[in-house]
Amino acid sequence: MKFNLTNKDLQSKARAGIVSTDHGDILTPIFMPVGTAGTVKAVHQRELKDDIKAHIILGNTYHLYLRPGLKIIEKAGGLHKFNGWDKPILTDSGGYQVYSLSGTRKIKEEGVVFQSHIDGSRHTFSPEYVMDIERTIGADIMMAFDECTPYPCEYDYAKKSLDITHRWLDRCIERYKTTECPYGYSQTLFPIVQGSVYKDLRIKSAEYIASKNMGGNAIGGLSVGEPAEMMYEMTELVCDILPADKPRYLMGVGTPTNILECIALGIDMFDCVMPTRNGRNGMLFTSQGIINIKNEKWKEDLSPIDENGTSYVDSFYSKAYLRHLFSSNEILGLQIASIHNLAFYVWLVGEARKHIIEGDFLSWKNKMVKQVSTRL
RNA sequence: GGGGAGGUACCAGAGCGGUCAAAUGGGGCAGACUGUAAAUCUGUUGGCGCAGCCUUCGGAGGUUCGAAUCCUCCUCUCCCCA
Repeated sequence: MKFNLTNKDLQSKARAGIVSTDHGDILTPIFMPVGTAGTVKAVHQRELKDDIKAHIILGNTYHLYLRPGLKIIEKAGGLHKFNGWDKPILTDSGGYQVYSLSGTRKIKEEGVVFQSHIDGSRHTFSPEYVMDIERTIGADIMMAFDECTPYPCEYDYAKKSLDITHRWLDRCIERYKTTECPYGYSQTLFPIVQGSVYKDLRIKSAEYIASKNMGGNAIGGLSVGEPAEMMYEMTELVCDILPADKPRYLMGVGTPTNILECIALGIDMFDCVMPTRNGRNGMLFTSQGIINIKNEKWKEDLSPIDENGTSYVDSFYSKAYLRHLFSSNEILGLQIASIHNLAFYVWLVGEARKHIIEGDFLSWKNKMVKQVSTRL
């Protein structure tokens, strides 16, 4: 994997670049749709590629390991072959599940003992094992195994957690360096900065991660319930420390506003379940603002879903029709909302990139933040 | 014509003398959702001058300190027999 930083905004810390992988290029800033179980929920690969124009999608180590399991993925020749996505894939390590499934796991120095949310069976994820799993899944970008701390989080716990995440990182790197992709292309490991909302911990972590000199770096443990201002503060602090010549990935963020603000702070890559999950729950993000398509006000509105939208569903279907689909619990509604939202997210970061290159990013961003956060 | 069952909030349906403005489900309305245990979850659903009051359980009258609940008549619906 290579990163070519092509443009720097003069009025903010925003940048544009190209991440090159063996499965193709990723133009940054980029939004990466989340495909936890090897599928971006409710969206076909063809729509993902041709309509939404996603450059890269996510998969999840924990979920794929439990189901369908490594055997079948290996037999298929990796996740790309298994799900038919021949562009780049990034796998989250399961560190987020250490946080979200906290009721069914135990953290030890060796690793994390999990209980499967599916059948209750016990499994152990060590940093080494997670690297092996991610090798088998075959993602172009593999995430280090970390602990995503909750919010709020006591300083002492955050510090302890950070230290273990760092020790796990060393073990991840060691395993990463002594193994290779079973399918013949290259895979890159991204370490993850933690430290909750504590400046000194974030600085310490960012410096540690920077010193590892990996192909790209991630910021985790944010957007877990802390105020947005706190998230921006931590993001900026960390971005200023992480090397400029490596892509920076802010994990799990966020709303369109969050993304625009964090691009301005120097983030290159984002992922979030919001466009898909909230879409399935009736929330549409548009350049003019946020729509809850289930609301009665759209009942007789036969105008297009999004007049300015780039996806074919935006002009092909009306708001009233989409509302009808949601009211009737029709599966197509989930598909349309997911396609629309993903296309909007990808369009939004693409526009950001365009304005960074053209040099008027900041004014465009400020105008856009107001628009996209409006409630329609 | 004879016999029986029943009419409860938007719908279905519990309640059968006071703790009932009325369970529960559906529907309606609104909100939440940030490296996905989510086609999920939460709230609300008679009115108002809202810690209280007013009007509601087919209609009218009655019994009672007190009625959606008991009695009388009326009315409508459904089922069985002829």
